[in-house]
Amino acid sequence: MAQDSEHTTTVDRTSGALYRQVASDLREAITSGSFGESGRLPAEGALAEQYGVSRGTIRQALALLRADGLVTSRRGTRRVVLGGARVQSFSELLSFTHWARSMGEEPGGRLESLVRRPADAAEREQLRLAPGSDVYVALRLRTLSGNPVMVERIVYPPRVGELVAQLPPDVVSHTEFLREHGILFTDADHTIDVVAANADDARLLGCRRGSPLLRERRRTTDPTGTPVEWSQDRYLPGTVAFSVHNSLAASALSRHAREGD
Amino acid sequence: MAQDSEHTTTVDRTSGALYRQVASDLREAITSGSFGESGRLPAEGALAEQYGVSRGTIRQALALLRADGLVTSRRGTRRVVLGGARVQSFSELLSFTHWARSMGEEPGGRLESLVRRPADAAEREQLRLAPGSDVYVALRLRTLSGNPVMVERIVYPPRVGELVAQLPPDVVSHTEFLREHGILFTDADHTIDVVAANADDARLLGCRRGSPLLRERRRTTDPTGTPVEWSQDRYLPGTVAFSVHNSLAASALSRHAREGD
DNA sequence: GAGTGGTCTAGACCACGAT
DNA sequence: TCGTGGTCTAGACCACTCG
Repeated sequence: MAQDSEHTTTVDRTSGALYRQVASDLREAITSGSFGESGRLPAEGALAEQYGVSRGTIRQALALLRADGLVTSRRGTRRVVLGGARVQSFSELLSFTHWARSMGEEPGGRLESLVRRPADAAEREQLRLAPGSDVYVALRLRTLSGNPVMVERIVYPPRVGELVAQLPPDVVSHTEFLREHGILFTDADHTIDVVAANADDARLLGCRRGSPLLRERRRTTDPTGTPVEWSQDRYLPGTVAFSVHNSLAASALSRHAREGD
Repeated sequence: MAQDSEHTTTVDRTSGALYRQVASDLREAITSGSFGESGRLPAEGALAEQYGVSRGTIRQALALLRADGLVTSRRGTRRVVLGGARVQSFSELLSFTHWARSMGEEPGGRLESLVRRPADAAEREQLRLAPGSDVYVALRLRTLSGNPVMVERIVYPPRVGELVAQLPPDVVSHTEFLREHGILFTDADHTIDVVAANADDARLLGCRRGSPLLRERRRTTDPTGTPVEWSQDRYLPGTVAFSVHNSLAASALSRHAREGD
């Protein structure tokens, strides 16, 4: 946090919205342990004056920190820093490659198969395709520093699949390649449960058939709401866990009885 | 959605914030299939006029729907209804009892043990307790319509544990009981992974030792940021799954390499 | 170029928590 | 009672999408 002699705080004006810059600055101040032992933040009005912005902008910034579980907020009292802060960008969440690199691991992958075939009923529904549409189905083994970690099955609509089929073999990151070609990922729905390894899983991951895997199913859409992929990732136990923060204000996680696949 | 002859929409003024009422009304309009095939919502300005509120209030309402993954939003175009809508309240998420009832199942539980003992290092850190503090540890079997579904181990700080120890045996919902006694749950961090059943798990759930369970670890805090419980729930596979929605705008889910327990 | 959502401001009043 | 965050308003300008 940059302080000048007037006790106002300046933020880098060259990138993005003001409230994001303020949020970023506050995030740093929080994680670097400012705000002392009590962890009480200044009042919104004080922050507004300090940053030279309106209270509304400060509130937008604080809403971001709130969503990340960094601070509390309730009427009547100052905001308080929460422990257990966790930070991860959207792209790290969706892209195995980004995620691995952010941990300092070397991501790898091997495309086992990529086929074009008619979509079945479930695929048509998930990807909102018309009857008779084709899909591309990719099966990939993912590795961290050479060790098998995850098997991913991704179903693409034709528009996206055609790009994936042209994907050069040396490109590691699916996601980035697609983004560069105009396929945008903006929203994702995830479902997490446990499943038994099938023959393919066992062969690729080097585990026994029937042994448990952590499964993440994900449907990703672009800004218009059009599905761009439907994926099913199966992780070896002990390699990965998923974390969620939620609060009374905004809850994104849900628990539900398991239905059919 | 209630319409009068002036084409304005009225909402119930008797409960809660205006923007929540608008959000609730829009949520209903969306799920009941208004907005036609295209799924395009009216412009913010039009909604503001329709509801007789300012655009800011409409934006607050839409932010809620956005967080739930019900609608998209981007500059330049109307908002669009997303498929795959999922709704669950915070209390349903934290309380096994509420969750079960919302599905039409009959929740049950059996307290296996409740002990007070000195906290170990991990417990002190999770609950932010001073050295030498005690904790209460509850072990419970949870059932749906009589069938074992989940084993929960909850560690409480003394203040909360003393209440739990007084909990009448006929009270089904932990969470509600605590809320009525002034213990508020407002923020929660969840971690989801797979673990092998130990001897206790196997005995209570009726599965084999070493068989896989879906584990949810959760730390819940009150509005001041003080931890009020640290729980570890283990579900039989096939009984439950966890869902998360996230978007470029606000992401609460994270994936991380598994660390020590 | 017209329409849209994104951002920002300045001010107001209220509900709640602490003292 | 006083300070706090929660809510709401009215208006402004901008960045982006689309025909």
